[in-house]
Amino acid sequence: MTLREIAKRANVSIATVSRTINCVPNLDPSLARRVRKVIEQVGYYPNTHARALVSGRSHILGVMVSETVEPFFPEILETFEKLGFEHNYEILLNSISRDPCRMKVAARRMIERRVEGLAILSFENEASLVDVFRGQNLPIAVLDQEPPGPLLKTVSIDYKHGVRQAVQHLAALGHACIALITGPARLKTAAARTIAFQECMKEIDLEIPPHLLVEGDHTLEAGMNSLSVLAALPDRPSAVLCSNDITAIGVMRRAFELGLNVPRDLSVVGFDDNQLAQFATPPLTTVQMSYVEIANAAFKVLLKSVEDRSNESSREVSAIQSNLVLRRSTTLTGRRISDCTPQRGAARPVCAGD
Amino acid sequence: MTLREIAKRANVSIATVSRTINCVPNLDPSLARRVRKVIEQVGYYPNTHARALVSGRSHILGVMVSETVEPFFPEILETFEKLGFEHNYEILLNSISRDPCRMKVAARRMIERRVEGLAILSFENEASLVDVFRGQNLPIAVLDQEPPGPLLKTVSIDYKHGVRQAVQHLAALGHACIALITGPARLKTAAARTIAFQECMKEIDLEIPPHLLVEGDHTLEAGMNSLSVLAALPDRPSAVLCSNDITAIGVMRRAFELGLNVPRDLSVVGFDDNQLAQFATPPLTTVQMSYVEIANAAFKVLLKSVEDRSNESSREVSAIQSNLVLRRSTTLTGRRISDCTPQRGAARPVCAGD
DNA sequence: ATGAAAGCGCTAACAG
DNA sequence: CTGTTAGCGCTTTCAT
Repeated sequence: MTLREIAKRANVSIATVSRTINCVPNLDPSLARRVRKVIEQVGYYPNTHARALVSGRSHILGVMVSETVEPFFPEILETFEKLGFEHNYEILLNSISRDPCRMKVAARRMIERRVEGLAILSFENEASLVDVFRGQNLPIAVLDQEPPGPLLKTVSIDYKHGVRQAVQHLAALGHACIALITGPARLKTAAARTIAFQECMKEIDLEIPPHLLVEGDHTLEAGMNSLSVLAALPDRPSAVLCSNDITAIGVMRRAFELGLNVPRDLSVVGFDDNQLAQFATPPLTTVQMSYVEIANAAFKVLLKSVEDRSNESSREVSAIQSNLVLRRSTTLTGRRISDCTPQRGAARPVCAGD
Repeated sequence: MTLREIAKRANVSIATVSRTINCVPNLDPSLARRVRKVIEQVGYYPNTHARALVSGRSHILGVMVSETVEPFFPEILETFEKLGFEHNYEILLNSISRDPCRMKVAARRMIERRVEGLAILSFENEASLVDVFRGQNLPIAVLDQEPPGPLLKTVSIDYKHGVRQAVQHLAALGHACIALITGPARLKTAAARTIAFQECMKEIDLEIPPHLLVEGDHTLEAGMNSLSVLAALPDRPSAVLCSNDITAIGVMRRAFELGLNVPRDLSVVGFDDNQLAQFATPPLTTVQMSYVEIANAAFKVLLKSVEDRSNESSREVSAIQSNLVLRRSTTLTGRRISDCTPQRGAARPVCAGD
């Protein structure tokens, strides 16, 4: 069933049918009605490929998601799908793989489908991926990265906002000896969290002895092992901030095994607020980073870039906040502050500027 | 950059370029090499829309996922994406919504993109959705549903296999008084689980007093509330099978609140084996249904239907097994069997045929 | 306001 | 083995 066929049956030209479908103004209403009736009757669906071919617009947006953000796949995808639906775009999805060859093919396929824009949702450095799309004149949206060109937009995340809340929350509960279990160093996001932690501790004049900063890798095992070493310390911390929720769950599990009660003997704070957090025992206090918001921002920035091709020069940056969500894995420390590390000064409830 | 342009630069006809791209045999290797070099140099990407238009094949598969299967979104999607990639198909995703109007639009858009096949991944009855695609001559794959036509393929799930393992596992641990918290009745999958439970209990001659069969709705709250009523019973069950993992987590949470130790005082078995199960405390014994396998089967059956348009008459049915995965939420009952319900006979370790 | 006609970039006869 | 050509289904001038 084609335009031509509809035109024949409605006894008009194919141009008229096309105009009817595209709701072009200045159409004889009676003709339009006739056409619409035929379309309805015969169950005609315009061919997107033909439209894309002649109009040069595919109405497709590409999304590449790295494994790093895997736990948030659903949120991200649903957001893109929903927004795409609302704005009449189709979403083409691809996972970012470590295999450069596979990546090349994936990129090639996106280009062949003539995606009009691309969101790269990853916390690693995907410069090589971005490179593949060079010369395609494609708007791209990425996470946490300086925008080097007019076609590269960034969604940046304010880790410090949530980390500050976490640190000050713990400090207010009497914790002075706060450990951090980091994520793998190659992740931009993990590095940023560590720095935010250090800065926020400094803001309230709390020290971080080097051995309280232990490197993890965002796995359950890392959380468990890290707690083992922390628990064995002479100046065992009374609170632990973890670079993600899985790590925090690992900490809680090992704490349980060690006979440590969370939160009574140890306060634990996670990061991400993934689904596990609320179902953990006890439910995990964690720094939430809304992936829905991130995906939202990425889509918006991308859409804008796609639609206003004129406005290409504006260096769009969209910022997302992180926030502490309080649950049951933190409480007042049982120990006096002085039991722990010598203080350089009293904790001030300050919120120094960034 | 188009075929024509490449042809001009390589000083050959566009047909030769097309043949090179499509790896048609019987091509002068030197010409082919020349063409490939130009393509490489200028960074040419064939236009999928033009190809689809002329070939009549879009190489796109549609997937519709209902909220019901939401926790397994990632598995399902990754599987489809991976298989699609391997077989050179693009995946177009849509969530199934309760809004019929939105659904119409979603279906329309899939048809307009000329998807070559459609997988409907839902445990509810999506007959109305299937109807929209009637007359499109589209191969469709669905879950747990009788195939009414040659274009409708089914992936069916053997719930009983895993439920039997669960029931007999509990029986072997000395539990005779086993409760079931069901899911919402409108879900085909929940109903099937309930029936499987009843049949498997009967197989080993165990009774299910009506009050031990409590209706839930697959939420945490349902699990918590259901346990409250079960715990208040004079003949409180020593084991509970839940229609999904969230419910089981709810049961464990309420058990904890009630001072009941899982598994010592109460054995709990879930269903699904979603990510929560392994991270629960204690890690949850559950009947696993691999959504990866389901998605795999759905894709395969769909692909086959798409590729062999000849073989349309075969009523393809693909069956997936469920299986018990043992973790730490079940153990020997502390109570004697006779403390509970009067037995009609000794439990036989039988595995009666279906 | 409507129609005729020229392509969009590609594949697949068909001819040579 | 290669080139020429006729469309695939649609949008969009350009006439009318």
